[in-house]
Amino acid sequence: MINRNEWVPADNFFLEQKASYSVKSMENLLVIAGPGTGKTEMLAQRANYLFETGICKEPYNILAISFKKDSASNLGERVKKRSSKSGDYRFDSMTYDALAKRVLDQFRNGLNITIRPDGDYLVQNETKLSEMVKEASQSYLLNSYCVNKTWREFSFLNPTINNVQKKLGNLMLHGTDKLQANLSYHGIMQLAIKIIETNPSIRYAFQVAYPFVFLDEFQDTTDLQYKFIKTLFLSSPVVITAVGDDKQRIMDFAGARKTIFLDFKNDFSADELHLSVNHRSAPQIINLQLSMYKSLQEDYNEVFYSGKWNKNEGEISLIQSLDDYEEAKKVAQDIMEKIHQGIKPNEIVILVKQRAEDYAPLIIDALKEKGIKARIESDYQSLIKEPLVKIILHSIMLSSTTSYTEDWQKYLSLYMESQGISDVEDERIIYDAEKALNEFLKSTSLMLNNKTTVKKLVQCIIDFWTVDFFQTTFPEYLHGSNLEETITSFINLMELEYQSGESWTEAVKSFVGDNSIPIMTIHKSKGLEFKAVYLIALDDNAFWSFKCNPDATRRALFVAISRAKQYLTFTFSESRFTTKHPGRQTHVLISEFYELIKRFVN
DNA sequence: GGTGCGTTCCTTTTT
DNA sequence: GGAACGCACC
Repeated sequence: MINRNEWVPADNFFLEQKASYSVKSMENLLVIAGPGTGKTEMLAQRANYLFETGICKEPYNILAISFKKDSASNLGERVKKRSSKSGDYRFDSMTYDALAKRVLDQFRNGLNITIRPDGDYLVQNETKLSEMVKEASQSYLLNSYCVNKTWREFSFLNPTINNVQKKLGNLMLHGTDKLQANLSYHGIMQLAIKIIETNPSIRYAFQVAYPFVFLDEFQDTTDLQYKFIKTLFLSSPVVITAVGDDKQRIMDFAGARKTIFLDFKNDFSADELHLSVNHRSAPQIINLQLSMYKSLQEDYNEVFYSGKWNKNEGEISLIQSLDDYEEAKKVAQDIMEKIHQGIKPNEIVILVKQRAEDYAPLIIDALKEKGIKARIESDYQSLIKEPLVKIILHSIMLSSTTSYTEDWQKYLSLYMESQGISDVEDERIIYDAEKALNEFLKSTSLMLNNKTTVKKLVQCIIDFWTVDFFQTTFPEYLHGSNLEETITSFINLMELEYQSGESWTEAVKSFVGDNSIPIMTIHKSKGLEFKAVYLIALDDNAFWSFKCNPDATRRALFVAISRAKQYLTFTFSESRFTTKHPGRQTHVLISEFYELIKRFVN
């Protein structure tokens, strides 16, 4: 155990003074972490500090709550990397919904019998929820919009006001002979809140188990999530570190609570503190960000450049064109030059405000002519995250190598789990499992060398692991046609990669995106960083929301520009081809944005 | 089946 | 702001 005065950041990481203060704070804190200020690192170092100094000693834990599975596992990984004693950390990193579900599943009996759901409820099965709404309203005349709205807005917390809602509530909790109980994510969190509200001992148990809580991307917290946090931890000794940036609050439309920072400071008597070293962007890009502060109503403007940049580094440009065809050509040319300078395709991003599929085709074609791959990233990302796909990709990669890597270890322990032999110490059983797995990989390897089809290969891998294994380990594959759909869309996309690639290893690398330029919406790029950012269509059509919600739209622009490390390119085209009108629509460059960038454009 | 008018959506995650 | 859809009317 280290004395708290002698603790130094893990891996000799440099922490700015205020980051260091946040790491060691014993009070509730709101850490405003602007783009690139290293919030994940700060939280990981804080976890290290609390563990290493014994401030958070056994059996106490740290709870980190994120919105997305991605962020939750990234933070968990970073903490693991920063902790010296591997394995000896008590860091629970999970999403809001995972936490709520855990509360509900573990303490379901703490609910009054009238609102206690069946144990085997489905999680937001939308088709079946729609059937429930129809059943409850005894009408098949509702349109799908009304049906969706009804179950989405149903609340277990507010008293039911009419018979249809009463009936729907009961259907969700208990189902019928034909329909299984079925709760929305919203509903699960409401029931979790009810459990904590009505059972002080459960609330107390959480507070004791987790004396330290981290809240990630705090600016996006919804009313319900905040209520959940308050129910669990308000007026308790638990020390909460909330990290976020109001300038990057771009989820208002999805219900992010606008006053969250103020509310947290008041409710939890939290101090506010700003991280001010931007480790990501070159000075010129940071200067552009700073020039937006006034319009973002940000008073605090102390931002320091990272020492790795010279003062003049960072390039901002505007590509203007007469039509979108010319624009695509110019963008492709510019990207090709960047690639020739040695920038890798996956260090470049093409951003659009909304509807990537409307803007992508011309640019994809123009890049293709130059031999550069680009793709709408979300089509692939949802698939890459599927556990089934991960296992298939691992099977292919491990068949092509013979080294006993960390990946192989993970693959092996998953296999042992699938055989129901996860916690054995008998060396022989482990040896047998290794042998079986190696034989399987050998046979797969033979298939790969014999130029098998993707379909046959996938079938073979699934047969080995068995459908039953996938369905028991990952319950999302149990219902509907999730498993079938995942397999089909994987085969389709993977076939494209295999046809154009030279080897299976290359095809897998391409599939996970190592060789192509991602195209995505600004919202999807939140939290990511790229060496070069191309923001397509700085016009009043793409940014139509500027007229009805200028603040949120300014923040979206801010998120977009703050993804860039070194190169930032905007495009504007006077006309764009639309499917319906063979004539061309003219568009106007948003003048406020143009005024903002023109001082920085070379 | 064309047209004209009104309405809705666009930007998202979660076991 | 405009694409896409449903609906009434011819």
